[in-house]
Amino acid sequence: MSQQTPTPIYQRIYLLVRQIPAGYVTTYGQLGRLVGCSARTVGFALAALPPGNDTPWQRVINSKGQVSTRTDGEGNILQYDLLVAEGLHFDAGQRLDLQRYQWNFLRC
DNA sequence: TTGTTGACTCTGA
DNA sequence: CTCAGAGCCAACA
Repeated sequence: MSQQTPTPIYQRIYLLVRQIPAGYVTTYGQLGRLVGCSARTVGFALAALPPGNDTPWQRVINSKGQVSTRTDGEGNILQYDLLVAEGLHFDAGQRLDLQRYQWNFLRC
């Protein structure tokens, strides 16, 4: 029988991102390990997210606690604004405190 | 089928 | 602390 993907890796990532509550964030590497893939795959998955979806992609940042620069352009500025609107606090250099805002999926 | 690209992460200096 | 290079996996042509 043909090999069919049990669950599209992208779909897996989207489901995890949706489990992130407002006011918290996560990193690409964290999601990548949870889905069993590398961080790049996560970033690529979010990049492939269609507009108008209900996935809080803005809550996904890099391990540096900073918003990643997107090839689209001002996307990073929008993400910064959305996070601030959710009550997150950025320090100098537009960096977030991952030790304080990083969401733990195991915590549930 | 292979090769290139991409919103990353890690290690070393 | 910052900067640079290498590794990584999945999707697209």
